[in-house]
Amino acid sequence: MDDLAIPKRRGIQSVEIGLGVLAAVAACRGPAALSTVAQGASLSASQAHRYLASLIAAGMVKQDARTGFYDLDAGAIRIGLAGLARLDVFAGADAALADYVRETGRTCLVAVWGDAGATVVRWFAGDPPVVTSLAIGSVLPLLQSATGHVFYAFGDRPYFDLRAASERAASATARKIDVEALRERVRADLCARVDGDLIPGLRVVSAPVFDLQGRLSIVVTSIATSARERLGDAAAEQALLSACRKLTESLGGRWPAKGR
Amino acid sequence: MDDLAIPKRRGIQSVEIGLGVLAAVAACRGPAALSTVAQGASLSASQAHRYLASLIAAGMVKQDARTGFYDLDAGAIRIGLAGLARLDVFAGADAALADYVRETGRTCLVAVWGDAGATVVRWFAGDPPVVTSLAIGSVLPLLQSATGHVFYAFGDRPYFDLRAASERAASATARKIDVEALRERVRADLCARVDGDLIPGLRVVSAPVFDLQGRLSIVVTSIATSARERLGDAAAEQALLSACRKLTESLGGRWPAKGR
DNA sequence: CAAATCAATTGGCTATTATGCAAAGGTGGA
DNA sequence: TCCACCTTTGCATAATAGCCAATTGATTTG
Repeated sequence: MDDLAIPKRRGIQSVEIGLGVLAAVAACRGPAALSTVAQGASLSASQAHRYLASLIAAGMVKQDARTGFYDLDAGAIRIGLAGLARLDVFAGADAALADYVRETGRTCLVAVWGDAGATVVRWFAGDPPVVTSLAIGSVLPLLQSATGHVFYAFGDRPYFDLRAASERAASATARKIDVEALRERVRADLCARVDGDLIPGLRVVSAPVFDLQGRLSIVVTSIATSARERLGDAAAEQALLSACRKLTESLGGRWPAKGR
Repeated sequence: MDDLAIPKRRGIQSVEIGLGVLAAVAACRGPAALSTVAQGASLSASQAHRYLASLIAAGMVKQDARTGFYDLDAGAIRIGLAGLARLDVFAGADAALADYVRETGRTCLVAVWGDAGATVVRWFAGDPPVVTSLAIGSVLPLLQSATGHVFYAFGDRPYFDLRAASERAASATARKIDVEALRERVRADLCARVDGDLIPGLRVVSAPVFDLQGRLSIVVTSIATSARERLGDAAAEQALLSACRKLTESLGGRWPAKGR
């Protein structure tokens, strides 16, 4: 064990290495072999194995009995959700969206941006419950979902252009999209609409919530089924924008002027 | 440092302690003082301080410069979102139910709620294969199948009451069912049983799997033929409940207390 | 069918590191 | 200003993580 740098507060280095291993597991797309994790954490296989044994014991990582591959376990999710719940946005969003659903009868969901993409972290079931394959933890595409469009339009330009490029490389449908026009339109409307593109028969509107630094914080998406809802699409969209605006303002953020 | 002489896989104990500290931080409502965290992790203040220093260095925890209080940082959320994005009920269900079938020899199936009703989406053939008209894509009735009963008992009340009403309108048999008692019984038992109601000669048990918002996610149903199985009905029911509980927990959800 | 190859896991010795105590450094209250 | 409490830091010592090599296990090749 060597120490090269001293300018640090004294800690427990095993913990830092262990969290490095955890991060290496998280950085893999899915279940990963020991050697992959070891390489990702810059450790020998035997070392990584010891660390993984403890991560498993702590419930942060699990190992598939059949393949021997390692992957994140529920403990990691618990910690992450606990962290999310402390963001001010969520305290406000839970209340505001419960109201929105009660008034409009529409199902809505909250997504945040994670390494994997736009990740659904909350789901508020509307009156006629929406039937979809979407659930908490689902990752939505950047260019083929209203939620993704909002992230793209209001997110950090260079980063999201990169992500968009890789999605375009993988999908012929995504290649047909004029991302520049998309960006302009969403920024002008302060919301994104998608009609049955991702999931046939569902009409969807997404709107942004900004934090007090003016950066995109969460994206709220409202889903309409083909059945009649209490409010028409236009009214529901206005209600959604109004809810997101109030949320933004309650966080100390400024709501952008419409039509820019 | 003491070892309790438990034959455990050798790991890095500092990592386990460190994750205990992280869990202690997560367990606090919000920002917490060193002494609070130390107590939560059963450590001395100086020990906890060392561990927290490393958690901070790893970006999992942050310390408010003014108050000195500790709280979860973005790294925790990052890892959690990575875990969330990998949540896949079906992947987990496939593994858990393959085990269940191997142990009990019983055929089982997985159903989700679709527009048409409870829809079979997975089928695991048991040792004496069950001969029935059921197949993937089959839709099960709400009031005349164990699977349907679980959806009714744990699903969204107003919506399923509507569906139940229309089924009662169409079926004389369904009209005879006391849905209120049904709901209570299923919720108390955490499972539903049906003996030969839908398909004569088949004994069936269904149990719910919940997602991390506590909502019904999928329903797993185990089918016993009249032939002897390796396990008796009671044991198989316990095994099914246990499998569903594990599945629920692997999704980050909490299993309801029995007998409510 | 046997041998070989590769990855995952485990055992043992040594130097490094975590531990526990106690004292120093800060902060807020009386 | 002094006191009290909580947090942070030094230091000696014993426990622990690191490294290397051996074992196990699974999969492929001759």
